[in-house]
Amino acid sequence: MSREKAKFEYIADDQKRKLSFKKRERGIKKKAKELSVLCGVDAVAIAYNDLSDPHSEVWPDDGGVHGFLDKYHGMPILENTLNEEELIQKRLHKVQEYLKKKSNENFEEEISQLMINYMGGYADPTVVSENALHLKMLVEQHLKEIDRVMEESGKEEGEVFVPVAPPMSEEGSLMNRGNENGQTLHHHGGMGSGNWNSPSSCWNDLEDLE
Amino acid sequence: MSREKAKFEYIADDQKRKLSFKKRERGIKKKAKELSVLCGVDAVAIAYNDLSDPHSEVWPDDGGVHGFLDKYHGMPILENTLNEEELIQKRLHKVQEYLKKKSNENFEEEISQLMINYMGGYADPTVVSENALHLKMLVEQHLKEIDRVMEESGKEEGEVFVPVAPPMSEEGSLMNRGNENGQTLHHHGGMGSGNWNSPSSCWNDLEDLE
DNA sequence: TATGCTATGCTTAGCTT
DNA sequence: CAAGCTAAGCATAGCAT
Repeated sequence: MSREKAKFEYIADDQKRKLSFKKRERGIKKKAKELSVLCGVDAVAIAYNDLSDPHSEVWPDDGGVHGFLDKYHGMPILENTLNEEELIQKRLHKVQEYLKKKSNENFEEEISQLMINYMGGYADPTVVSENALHLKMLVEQHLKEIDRVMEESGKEEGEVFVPVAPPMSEEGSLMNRGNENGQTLHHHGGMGSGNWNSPSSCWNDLEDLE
Repeated sequence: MSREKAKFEYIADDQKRKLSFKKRERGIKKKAKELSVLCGVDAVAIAYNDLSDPHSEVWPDDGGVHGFLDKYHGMPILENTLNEEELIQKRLHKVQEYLKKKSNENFEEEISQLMINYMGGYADPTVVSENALHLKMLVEQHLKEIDRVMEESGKEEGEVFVPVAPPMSEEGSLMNRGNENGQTLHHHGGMGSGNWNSPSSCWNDLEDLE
């Protein structure tokens, strides 16, 4: 939208489309949150992308689908279990953030300093520096391993999920189902395949929008 | 948004709120449509308002909720949700196991070896050992910090929610459920009946947005 | 690839008609 | 009330890092 007006059509370029989705995802998320808060409505927005990325459901607030199901579907999902799940997700998310941050931070310096303190006088600066670098790598591998373990366990077999059934009742609703442009979204068979098991990537990232 | 910055809070004035809803409805509708077209995704947005108006579901395109329900409805929600939770727990458990294991393992030796390799000849064994010990502690603190972060975030207050169970298939999704402001949305009874089968009422009003 | 920046165009609150 | 207008504030495509 900056330089030109950009046509209203499918973005063929994979990278651009992905980026656009990401930005717009954030945007619509914010819009949905605003709508619900400002107008006092219950809202849900769901989008299934055909991109390689797993999925990216987002909802402005923590409410999520639970209340939705509860209210409109009459499905008493185990509240506690779900609450627990959310907390876990939040926790996971924080850890991932921490790992990411740490692996790019002052770890090397931290170690260098420690080494200098302990190697004291007779340590060759070059050696200390090299050492610090290697130790940093070691630690990073360590952190990556943690990340890998998380990822891996998350990928294990594939669950499927249920999008929620839209409610009824007298309220209003906003919906959209794209794809009328003939793009063939590959909804593999009936589903089932989805990697909706590791939503960690998109959940709990609303703070910044509020 | 014109004169002032408008607070991000429930609009008490009925008329204003209604007008705002209307405008924003159109806006989010457009956003949803753009998202689906530009990024080639299947999307749904639903909002139930507590306003007097019946309802006002809208979706940019004709697909509407129908296909959505068709595709994703009827799924074993509970089961999947729980599976989801299980997977997350499993992941967390693995990470914790890893952390625990690592902090009691051969980390010290690993580091000692690395140091010996790099400090080579002129390194005083005692110094190397001490250094290794301290570095080990540094790393352990690091790991503990991760653990602490996990614990802490787990305790964080609380919303309660259920994230929903995301659908299936390889697409992404956007969701939002407002109403955390304590507004009481009157969802009459359970629903069940949902008129999601006849979306005709709200479809076909996108021309202007396209 | 992710992040941050910026210019441009889009959205929308408050008014007016 | 609905429709249209305007300007302040936002969202975001294209770049740069």
